[in-house]
Amino acid sequence: QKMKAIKRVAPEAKPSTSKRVRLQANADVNDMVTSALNDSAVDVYIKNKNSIKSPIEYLDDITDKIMSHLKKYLNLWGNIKANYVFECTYYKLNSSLETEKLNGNFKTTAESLTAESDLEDHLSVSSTKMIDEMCEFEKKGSGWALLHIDGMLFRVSRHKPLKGKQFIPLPKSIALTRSVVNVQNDDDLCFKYAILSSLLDSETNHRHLPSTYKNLTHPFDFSTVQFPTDIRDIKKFERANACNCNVYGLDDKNNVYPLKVSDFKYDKHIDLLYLSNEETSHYCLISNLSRLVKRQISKHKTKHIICRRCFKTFKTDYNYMGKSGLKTGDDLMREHEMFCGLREPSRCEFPEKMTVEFDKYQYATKVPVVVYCDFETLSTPVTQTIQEHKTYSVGLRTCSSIPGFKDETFIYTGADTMEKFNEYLIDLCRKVEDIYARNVPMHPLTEEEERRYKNATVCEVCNGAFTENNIKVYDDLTGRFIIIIISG
DNA sequence: TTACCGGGGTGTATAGCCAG
DNA sequence: CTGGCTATACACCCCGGTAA
Repeated sequence: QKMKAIKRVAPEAKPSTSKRVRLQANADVNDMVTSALNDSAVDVYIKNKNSIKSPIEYLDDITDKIMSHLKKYLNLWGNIKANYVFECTYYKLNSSLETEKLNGNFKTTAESLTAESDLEDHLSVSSTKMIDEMCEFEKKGSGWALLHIDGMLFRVSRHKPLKGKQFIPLPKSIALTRSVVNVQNDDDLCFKYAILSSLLDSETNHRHLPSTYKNLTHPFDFSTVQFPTDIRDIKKFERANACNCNVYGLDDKNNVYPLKVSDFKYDKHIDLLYLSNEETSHYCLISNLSRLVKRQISKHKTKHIICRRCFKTFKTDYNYMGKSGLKTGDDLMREHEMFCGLREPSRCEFPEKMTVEFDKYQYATKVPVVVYCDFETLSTPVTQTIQEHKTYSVGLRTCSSIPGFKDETFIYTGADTMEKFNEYLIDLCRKVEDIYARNVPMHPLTEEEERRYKNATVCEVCNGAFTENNIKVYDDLTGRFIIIIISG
């Protein structure tokens, strides 16, 4: 059978434009460096100048070089993100003995690094990831063999992690919604103030002044977060305090969008607003998400319940009379959260037929002749990744319920195993063909069989009720009565 | 630290419009 | 007549400023 055609690089195809440019760069010059985005991102291409053949050896060879680049950009930018693309070319011979080529690119996802990061560990993990990816490709890639290693594309970009620090006034339109508590701190503790302000109700005077929180006793454990607080640390805070903590941001039109949304794991819930400007950034408490978000999603003046994950809204006074009875907005939101909060986005589709049942009744009766085979092979390597399996032995067992058919075991070992196996099988087929050619008329039913036939109320195969067409089935090789079934 | 209040939004009650 | 929607009026909420 022909395999489904797979789109491949034609024999004469060249690598993609960007890769070609990289490869044509002067080999004697140092690594090729291109920068983009106002010098906040840099591509470094380290060509395989010495034509090293082994991937592990090559990655080892360039470690020092990458390390020096990493250090350079860490010094320059403080925080960076780095990822790698390991570029190789693969080849294989097609049926007309032409060489086909394929670009193999093995990438890592961008990892953020700081001055404190263990760079050696980062590099060794990244190398392992790429080698793993490569092995995975070679395992699946049916016949592609590594032709050469082209080089390593190494991407560094400046990374400014989101950290909340000092007071920023709310934009006017947001302040007017009276839905955000914005503590006017002059230290780095805004995350702490924002969380603490959730303990105080609107009756409390001056929720916006840090002094209010000076002697406040509270149940929160802040040991897991640092100040200023990185948005990624909030997960740790959630775990330590059994409390969901969502963070929302503002876009340039002061519309609210989710920055970090948790999965509603805990009963307690705190929503924070993250503000930022050129100098600093700041967390505030959202005291009323509905007030804050409503204006951007509906002009309707009634109170809304808003899904914290996707901003889907339901009117509080909504009364929907469905088949299962009256549903309010609260009911609809609870139903919505079951799908939105606990699962990845998904859509449920039910089959038209709501039951699953066995309907291949033709497979429910015994097959007259069965052959079981087992081969033993020797594998000889063709390339590093491809082996040829040469059959040297076969074991074969025939089983049959036909009277007079002798069950056999056939074992053969030798270089011509496949030929012998084929001869045996063809011979067996002829024998079976002769048997199948028989057509023995049905024997008269025995007394017991007659009773069974008359008393039958359901099909003996599918348990279905009989129509007018219930029929007796008999084995035409022996003439024996087997079973009563519904016709068709 | 406490008390008070301005201001401008949200939320609610009610009435009216309109299509089916 | 009903349900869905809008308009209007007004009560209420609550941040944030001021002042004692």
